[in-house]
Amino acid sequence: MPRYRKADREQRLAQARRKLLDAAIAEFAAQGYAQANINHISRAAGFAQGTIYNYFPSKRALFAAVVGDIAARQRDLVLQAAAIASSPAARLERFLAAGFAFAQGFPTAAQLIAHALYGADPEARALAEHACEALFTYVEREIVLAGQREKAFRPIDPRLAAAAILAIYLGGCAAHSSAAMLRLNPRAVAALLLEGMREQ
Amino acid sequence: MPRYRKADREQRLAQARRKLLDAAIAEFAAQGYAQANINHISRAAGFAQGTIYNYFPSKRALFAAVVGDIAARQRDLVLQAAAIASSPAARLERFLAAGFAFAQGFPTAAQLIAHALYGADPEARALAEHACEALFTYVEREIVLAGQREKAFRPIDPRLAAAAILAIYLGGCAAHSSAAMLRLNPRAVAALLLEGMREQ
Amino acid sequence: MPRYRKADREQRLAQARRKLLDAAIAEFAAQGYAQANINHISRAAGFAQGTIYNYFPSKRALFAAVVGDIAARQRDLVLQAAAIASSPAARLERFLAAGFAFAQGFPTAAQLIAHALYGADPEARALAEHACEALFTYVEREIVLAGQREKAFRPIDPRLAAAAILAIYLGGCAAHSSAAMLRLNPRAVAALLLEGMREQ
Amino acid sequence: MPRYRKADREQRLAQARRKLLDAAIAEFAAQGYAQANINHISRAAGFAQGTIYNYFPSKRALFAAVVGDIAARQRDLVLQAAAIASSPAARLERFLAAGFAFAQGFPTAAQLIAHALYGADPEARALAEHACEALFTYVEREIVLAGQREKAFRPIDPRLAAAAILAIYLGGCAAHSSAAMLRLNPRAVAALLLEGMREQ
DNA sequence: CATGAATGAGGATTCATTCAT
DNA sequence: TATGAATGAATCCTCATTCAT
Repeated sequence: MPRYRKADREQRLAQARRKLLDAAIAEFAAQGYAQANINHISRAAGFAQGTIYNYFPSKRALFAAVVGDIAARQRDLVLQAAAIASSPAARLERFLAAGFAFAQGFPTAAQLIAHALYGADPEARALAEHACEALFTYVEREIVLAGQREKAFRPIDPRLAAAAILAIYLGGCAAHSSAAMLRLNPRAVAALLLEGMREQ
Repeated sequence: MPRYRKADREQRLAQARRKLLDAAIAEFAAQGYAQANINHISRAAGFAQGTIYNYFPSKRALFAAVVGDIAARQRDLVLQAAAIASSPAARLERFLAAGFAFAQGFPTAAQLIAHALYGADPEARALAEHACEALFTYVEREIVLAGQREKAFRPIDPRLAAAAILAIYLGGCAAHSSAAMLRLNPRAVAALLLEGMREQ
Repeated sequence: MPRYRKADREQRLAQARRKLLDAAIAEFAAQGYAQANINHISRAAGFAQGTIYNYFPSKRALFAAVVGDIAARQRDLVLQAAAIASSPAARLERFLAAGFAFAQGFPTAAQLIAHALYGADPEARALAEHACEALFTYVEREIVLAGQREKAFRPIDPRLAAAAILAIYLGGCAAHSSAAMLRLNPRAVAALLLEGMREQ
Repeated sequence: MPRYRKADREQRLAQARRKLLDAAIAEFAAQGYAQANINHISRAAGFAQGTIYNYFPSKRALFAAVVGDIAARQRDLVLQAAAIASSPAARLERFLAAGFAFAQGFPTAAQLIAHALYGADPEARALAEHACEALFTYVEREIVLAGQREKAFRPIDPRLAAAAILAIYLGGCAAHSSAAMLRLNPRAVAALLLEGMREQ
């Protein structure tokens, strides 16, 4: 059997897995974990009912894969976007802009992260928090502490500042993925965080 | 039947309703809407399986009542706490402090609000958002706009500022109700929002 | 509420449980544990699909209850029948006669014991063996050892003799519950065990 | 295609069939018919999932082949062992010894025969009974009737004696294949059947 | 013949809801 | 009003079997 055949097969499998993941993202975002229907997911991906079990051993495992997949995509996107900027203040703005853009571009994905982060499922929360830790660490080190090192920022508690930034980031993501909520302008939010509300 | 009997009866009913609501808060917070078990709730409140249906016509309606109840309690608590302060800046700090204290004092209630706000259930979301609107309006008018009117705050877009404050507020509430997350010091958060991170 | 109402209710529940057990005996005997269908059992007992779960928490538990029920009935019947006889030899005959009669009167029950005893399910086997232990002990003490004490029987290893008697008993039960196999005459079997095959 | 190629091929096929049968014996003995997994069997035999269907048309047919295979092996072994002895009494002892040894040497095989004989599957039972018939006939003719012809045994009903002997044989086999049950000494069992329990 | 992905019927279990008492 | 047994739709998961490669 020639080698390209094997590569073909692996590609088809990867495509099937991708289709299932995408269908699962949509279903989990729309219904939540508990209400999501595995059979619907499998059929929405273009397969028969049981086929999804050839790719994921259980609903839980599928959900974990989905959350991990999304979290990784978001993290990569956001961190890459932020890394381009040279100053901590610019990184903050780009960080927020990339996050809000992700939430607007993949509203279902953003909803899912919010579900996982604030839902009742401890495993889902752990997965989502793990994903957010990378963002938290980045904000703390490459934005807050970096700014303080350059004497551009005041010596505020960096963990607190990072937590506040992340809270706005996540709140903004949730807002952007929901039709009803206010869209936040990343530039204005960054300005607020940098300069504060108080008249000087 | 004499009138005082009727009052008695109404009081008993109100007490029963309260017990059911409290049991429901605990169950919904611990399990999420979909995994929560109505029969467990009824029994946890000290009644038999079906009794809850004498007070709430369906699981949905019970959840709505629970969310509405909690949201109202939180709103009243927070707004009362904030109203005491005389300056907008002080109100901001008290607002955050009362919210974080609520989340710490009633972690299940705070969790439930997060579930409702970020969960998959549109009805629950609507209820929670409605409750948050009151907070949003208060922040916008009595904190941001009031500060701007006094020339204490800069003329930032008040809706954006209110949204950012609320995002930090909600993020902080979620964090305070979860064991794993960072607790935010309301005074420090208020300072950050007022003064910003930038060295002046 | 008057007391007899409660007794009524308990009786109805016991009747329902009995109907479910009987339906389960029939189904398990006919299909084996793994092939038996819980929903069929519930409906065969005159209830809806899920009703059986108000009485037994799982298929396993139902099976255990069924095996325990049958084993106890068989044990009581057989031991009572044997106890009437005054001599060890007579007890042996009555023991076998009662066992074979039980197998003929309740062929499904006898089949079920055989399934449990020789099937692949370790839990079922443990239950059935536990039930057989009472029979084994009885045969060993009240038949073999009693006969040896009276100098009526030879000093054979009593455990071996009891095991052999039980093997014939169980083999006979299985044979009696199956249409295809030879029916054993308990008197003749007892004579064989007492006198042996050898010409003296 | 030259002839020796064909022989090669047939040998390979026979080997594959053998491997599949062996894996099936282990799985069926361990799990029972209904719980056994055909795909596991195929993989345990060193093949891919579907390959087993090139050798056996269905799970049923595989099970039938397995039962037939084992029953034939046991029958041949036992009958050969018994045939060496010259007297009926010696044949009885050798018959039991060979059976118990088979059960100890191939506990999975012995378990499987018990499953088949006492399980819910009529087809399996028929196969197993067919195999036992050969044993039954042998015991009846070459042990019981032969002993009676030689005037060594009493004129007991030969079918009853054979059935009793077979019951002890099968009970002993099941006991030997199960860790929990009493091991029977074939010499002592033979003595019991020949001399009886009664003091003379 | 071998492979293993795909199929989809089947079955244990849960639980919101009803209703007779 | 309170009770709790009964209901049955819904859903996760298994696995014998097929078939394109």
